[in-house]
Amino acid sequence: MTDIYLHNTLSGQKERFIPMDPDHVRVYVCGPTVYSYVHIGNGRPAVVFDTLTRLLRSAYPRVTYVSNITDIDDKINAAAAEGGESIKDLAARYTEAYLQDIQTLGVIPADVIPLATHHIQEIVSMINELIDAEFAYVSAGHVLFHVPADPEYGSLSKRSLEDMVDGARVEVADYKKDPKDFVLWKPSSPEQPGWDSPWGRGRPGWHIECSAMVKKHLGETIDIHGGGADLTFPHHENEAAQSRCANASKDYVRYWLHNGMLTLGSEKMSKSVGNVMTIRSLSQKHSGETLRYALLSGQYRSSLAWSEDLLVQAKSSLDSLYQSLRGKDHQETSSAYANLALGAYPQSVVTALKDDLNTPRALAAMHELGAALRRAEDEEARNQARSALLAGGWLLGLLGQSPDEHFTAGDAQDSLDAQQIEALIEARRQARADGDYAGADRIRDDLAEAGIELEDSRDGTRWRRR
RNA sequence: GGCUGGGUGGCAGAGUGGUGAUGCAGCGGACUGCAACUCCGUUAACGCCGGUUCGAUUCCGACCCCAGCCUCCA
Repeated sequence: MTDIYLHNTLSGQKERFIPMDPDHVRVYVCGPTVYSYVHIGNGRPAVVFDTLTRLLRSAYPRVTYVSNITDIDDKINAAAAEGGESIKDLAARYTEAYLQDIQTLGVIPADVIPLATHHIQEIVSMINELIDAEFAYVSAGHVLFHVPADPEYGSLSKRSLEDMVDGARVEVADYKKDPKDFVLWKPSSPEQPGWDSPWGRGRPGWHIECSAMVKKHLGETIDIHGGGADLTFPHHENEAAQSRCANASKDYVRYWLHNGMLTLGSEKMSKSVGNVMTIRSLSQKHSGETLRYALLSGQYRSSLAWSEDLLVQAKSSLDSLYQSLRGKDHQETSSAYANLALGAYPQSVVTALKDDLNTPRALAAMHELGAALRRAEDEEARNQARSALLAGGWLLGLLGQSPDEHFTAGDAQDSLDAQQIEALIEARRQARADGDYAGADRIRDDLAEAGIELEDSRDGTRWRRR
């Protein structure tokens, strides 16, 4: 028995994770709507659930991880109209960009990355089932889910139907039987994207795509469903209602997991507020690994204050791990430790992750492993400690570069290439040998000016870019 | 207003009924020609007020403050 504990939004508590089928764990995570470049807040669930998947894969023989992309949405339509681009092209372009961006963050692609527009048939048939079972009705070209028909509605987001009426910001439309009813299908005008359906040409509402794609790719009941905390209501509440009512199975999702929001300033990072930082722009200045470290530096359910200082600290912390690994003839990366059994990973890191994915504690464990490596007395102890650190790095999706790559990899903007640097180091060595310390220091200062720091040791001088 | 979650050292961020993580930064020392790297040591915290307790940052209650959701949102 693997004792992984996860906080389940449904119960509001940490629960022991017991998969429905221990031979096959099923995970679904909500991806973004692709109408522009995604921001780092969108990267958080990608990184968090990637880390969870790494843990699950080492604990269970088979894990199917599905993460969708919403490529049909009115915001996409609007963005396309504004840019004079076809909706299809725009969505395809930003889908591709999103996949690149999360790869930058060290995310292993999900097993299945379904697109809403590829599942119209499944969506239509699920809506039909809901109509047949009288949970949904047709009205003025729309199909609506009738919220009061589902006695369990509100169980996920913990709100009563009365609360929602009080909130009173639900869209009231005269074609709705109840103000809380939400759209499963809506009519499209000729210039809007649409598909033929029993209710005329139209397009799906937001929530139904996930219900349909989960069912198609994972089945009627799944183990884990993840996503941002801001999706709990209404998206996941509605999705759960649809699936519960359309499927024969009573259980839709056994464990609902929600990651907290990133904040920028004192406010949630959000496109509608306008305070976003795209992964694309951040990765101009910071490595994807630094961004990932920063994302993992907070426990996933807490909100995390994004700032330049956070990134500076993440970079320094990451450098310290890589510094531990540095050494001649040691260019192994964490990928050498991919997909091992759980017992093969350092237990301090595993224990932290098994406790509701406590990544800050896991990182603390990594630093302890790093310190142990730096202090190791002999070659055997060093090799053992190095392996432990790299293995832990795999679980967290870190240390995927060799130490030398990490410290010396440059780009076209750098004023000096490795060859020039090595030549200057040799000149400095000569100067020091000649007792010309002023000359030697001048070279070191010049290099520092160019962003190159030297580290002397008995084995010679090595260098790193700042 | 309702429903969640939270307030820990300069910063980030774990955790615990009594020995007070971890990282970044700081300080002292070792190493070094001097530095950097590294090592050793070290400063410093638990929103506020009550209660329970031999003892609370950790449990209970009130209060203050913050964030999220209640509309599109990761």
